[in-house]
Amino acid sequence: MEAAIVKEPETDHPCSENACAAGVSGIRDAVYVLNGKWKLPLIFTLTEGPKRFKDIQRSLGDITPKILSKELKELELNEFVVRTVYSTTPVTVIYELTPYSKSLKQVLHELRDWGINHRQRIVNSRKTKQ
Amino acid sequence: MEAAIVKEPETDHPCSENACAAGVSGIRDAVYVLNGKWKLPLIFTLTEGPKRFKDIQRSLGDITPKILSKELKELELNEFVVRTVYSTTPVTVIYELTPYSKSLKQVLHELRDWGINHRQRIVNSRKTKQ
DNA sequence: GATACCGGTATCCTTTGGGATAGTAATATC
DNA sequence: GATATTACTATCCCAAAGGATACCGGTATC
Repeated sequence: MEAAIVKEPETDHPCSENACAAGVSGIRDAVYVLNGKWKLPLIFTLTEGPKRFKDIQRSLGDITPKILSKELKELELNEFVVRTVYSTTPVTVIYELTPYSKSLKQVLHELRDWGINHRQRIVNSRKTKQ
Repeated sequence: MEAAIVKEPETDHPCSENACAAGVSGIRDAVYVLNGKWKLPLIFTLTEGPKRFKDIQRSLGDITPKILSKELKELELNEFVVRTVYSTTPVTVIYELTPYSKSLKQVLHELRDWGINHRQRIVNSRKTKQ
């Protein structure tokens, strides 16, 4: 993982509709920072409040520590998450969302609802098929 | 790509908060079907109306035909996209969104806005750093 | 006859994502 | 003294994602 936080701006693709390119690259930019299997679930679970490493691991179900560690570092780099160490014994490490990542609230909300609904749709369609 | 359209339901992780697990797996389910670099941009570009293979390729900027073909097939399987062949000479192939995929409208809308905003934020922060 | 367009395939390759497993120091608990 | 917990890191490995390049048949255009 390099220090690069955003990829370079898209080469402007010639596009007949003006709004088109802007819309597509908006989506692409979002997908670029929120890529992978874990970032959105991870951010979502932190919307419930600050959590410790192990707690996050439990919330997410089956993420390995290596992956979780990597994801958290990327989210720190991109200023979604802040990591704080408390000198208790043993040390306590707290991860919490930055104010900026609150801007993802609507996205997460919509995505969660859609996901829940989508699963239900599949379950129903399986039932009617039998 | 097998016929599997959804992964099996999450093993229920024991989770103190009730809403927690549901929220996280909602997100995970959504991410599971919308994974990768291209699916969301692809669906988004089709919200502008039905398009031909080459047109989609142009809208997306730099996707190779192999990848585009694969993504379209997956979206067909998951009932987001319908492919129609017209017997013109040469044949015309039209891809368009299903009514179901219209349910992604809010998600796409939020994500696009967020992405546009996020890029602007980065650009600004680069300026102030110089 | 050469070139270009359309809707893809085929082949090859590199990168990454992500999982499995083990181990670490420091402390607390039985 | 053995075991558990926390917050990780290290090592190894595999599969999937995705890109580069070339090519195909059919048609239209120059």
